[in-house]
Amino acid sequence: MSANSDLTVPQREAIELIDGPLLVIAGPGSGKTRVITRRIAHMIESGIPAREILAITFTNKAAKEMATRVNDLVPNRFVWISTFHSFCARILRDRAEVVGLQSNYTIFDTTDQKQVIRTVMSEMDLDTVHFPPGKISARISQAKNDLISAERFQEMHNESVGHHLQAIVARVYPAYQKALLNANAVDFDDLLLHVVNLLTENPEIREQLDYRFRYVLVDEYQDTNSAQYKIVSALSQMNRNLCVTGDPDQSIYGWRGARIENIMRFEQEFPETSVVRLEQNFRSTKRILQASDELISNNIQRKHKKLFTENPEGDHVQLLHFFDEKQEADGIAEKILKIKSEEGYKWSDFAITYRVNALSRPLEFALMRNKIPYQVTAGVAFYDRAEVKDMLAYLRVIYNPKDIVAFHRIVNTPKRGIGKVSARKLIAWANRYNLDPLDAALRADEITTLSKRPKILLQSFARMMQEFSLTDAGSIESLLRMIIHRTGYTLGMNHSQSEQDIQRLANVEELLTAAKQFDRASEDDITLEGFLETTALASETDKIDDSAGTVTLLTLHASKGLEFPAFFIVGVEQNLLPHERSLAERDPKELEEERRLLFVGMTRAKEKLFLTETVQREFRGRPLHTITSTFLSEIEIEFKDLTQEEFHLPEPILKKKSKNKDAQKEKLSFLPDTHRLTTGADLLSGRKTSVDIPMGFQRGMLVRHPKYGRGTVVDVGGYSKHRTVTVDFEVNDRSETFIASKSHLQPIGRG
DNA sequence: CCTACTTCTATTTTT
DNA sequence: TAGAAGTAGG
Repeated sequence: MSANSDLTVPQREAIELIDGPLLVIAGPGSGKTRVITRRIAHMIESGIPAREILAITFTNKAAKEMATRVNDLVPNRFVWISTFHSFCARILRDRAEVVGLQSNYTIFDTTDQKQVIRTVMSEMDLDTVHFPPGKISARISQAKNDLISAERFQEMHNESVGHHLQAIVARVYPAYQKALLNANAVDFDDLLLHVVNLLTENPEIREQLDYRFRYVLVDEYQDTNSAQYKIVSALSQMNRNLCVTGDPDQSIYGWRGARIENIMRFEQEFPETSVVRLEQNFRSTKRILQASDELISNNIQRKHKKLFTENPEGDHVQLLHFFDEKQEADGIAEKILKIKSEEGYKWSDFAITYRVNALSRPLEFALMRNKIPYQVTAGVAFYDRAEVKDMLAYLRVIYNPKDIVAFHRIVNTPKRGIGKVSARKLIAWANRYNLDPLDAALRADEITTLSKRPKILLQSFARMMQEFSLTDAGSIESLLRMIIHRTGYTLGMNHSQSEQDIQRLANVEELLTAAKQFDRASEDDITLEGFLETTALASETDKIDDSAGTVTLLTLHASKGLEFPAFFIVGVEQNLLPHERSLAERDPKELEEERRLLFVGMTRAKEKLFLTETVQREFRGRPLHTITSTFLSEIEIEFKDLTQEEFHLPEPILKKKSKNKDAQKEKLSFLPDTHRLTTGADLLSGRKTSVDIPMGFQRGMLVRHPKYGRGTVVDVGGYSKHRTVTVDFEVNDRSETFIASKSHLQPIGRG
């Protein structure tokens, strides 16, 4: 391959220094991903066997992108590129017994976790009202991130008796761990923690893996927590070919246990390390970069870095000053329209970001009113939706019969007359004789505490479950279909008119599609393990779709790693950015993280960057007077007072005061003509294309349905992907409600 | 078992 | 304000 002549000197260094530890401090927009992928390619070309290389990222998206790009450079070599969590999941499968698990363990998500904690707490007679399971599980997770075991935690808090939160946590934590082990399950944190224990307590295993992965790369190293640090370091003892890339100035997950010190201390941990700084920015204009640099210079805890760019000067960074959030939203919408028409920008060139999700609402309404297509990254994650979780719970029980959370979920879903009391009696009995729930259910007639009817019901449930097997079904999809059919799961929903049921049915459909795609992708190696692992570790942020042709709305956190030609940061105000919680803590470190968050945001912008603030903003229902953000005094920014500006709304939609539902719905019908949506199936397959959904339905519109023929739209409800359309058909006065995105309705004119 | 009412709380969320 | 989660009552 030709020399890396298209690269800068430091970039070349970062690619070519393969042996020994290497720290790459990569500023925003410095071509980091490019460097990492080229580096891997270069390693392979220099004769390093691909299987000795391990590359770790934080998100599925990043892993997938890296894998694709490496494959483009050096096709068909197997380099292990994955997230921390799926790497650990894999390692753990092979050595589960070492930590007391079986290899068919299941991964509990946060909902499952809370469920376990709730049960554990009620067994211990602890008050779940005053001590919400969510809070407890957050504390436990925090402890785990810091490598504090249940026993350690107990020792640390054995003085704080009584009913302090810590004392409660100290009691719940060990019981929770025991329950997990009992269910042959792990939570997200355990995935890492078990591997840490595996490596620190078993020198031979550590050596074996250290030897196997002679070259280790870790991306976004500033976001590693203590557990991840331990894992990485354990794999780099004998073979100290560890390359970490990251930027301390972009560490914004401290609240989740990320330890910025990991990257700050890297040079001390590996004294022989080389350090490369990628300081040239290829993304932003000079003015954007300069303002960002000014801001971040106010942080004390950081590694010095001199950002520069050869890009043009560009426009001034602007601070748009509005009266309130409503005017702000309209002003932004108008700005987008103006830039688009005057300077030829595309919808997808724009992003609007904010500190908290709650700020997205007025923005969404303004975009709707102005018929600007947009995508928002919020809402219930696909794999969190009840129907999807139900279906997956069946698979989980089949795969791991000890999965008690999944068992509880399905034992009476759909309703089959097995109430809470019967289930609890069953589990108590099963525990006494050390049986799996289903085996116990099979022998229900031996359970003396149960009366006749529950005995029969439990037995027939257990027998039904025995019928389900992947081998017989042949594929995940047909196994799921079998379950749906045999349990009658969708019976109630099939002919229902209610929006909710239609949505639920659509969710089931979507899961089937996801399963089908998994089956296809796995060819002859379809396993429940694979499917369950993918679904457990899939995340909703993977779905940000840059090819959607829409404006993107997202939190500042979610914007990390992305870039947009025109970028808005909304609500740069004291108590919002910096967030009030960071100020209340009085910890300068917290403030610095907020500053880094703004820095991350600002450096997403390629050409145009706008920050906004208001005079007053509605907060929890009350309009609140705004205070200028301390960060604004730290940067040079052009101030635009728009408080007197009137933004003409395209249509006077809300003339009548809208307390009634109809008016609300009317408001929602001003949606972009088409809206693109990423489905659960896309999410799973990592497919980038998304489905085109006709969204422009309005009351009175004439439509055609392939099955029911011509009809008139009589109602529309919901919005975005939940949008529904009710149609009165001409034949036999039939009326049906559809999910806009799922229906095959075609507009054929105005009524 | 479902629903309607009350009460409480309120970031960010790579997995 | 709005959403969740818990409680009472049918």
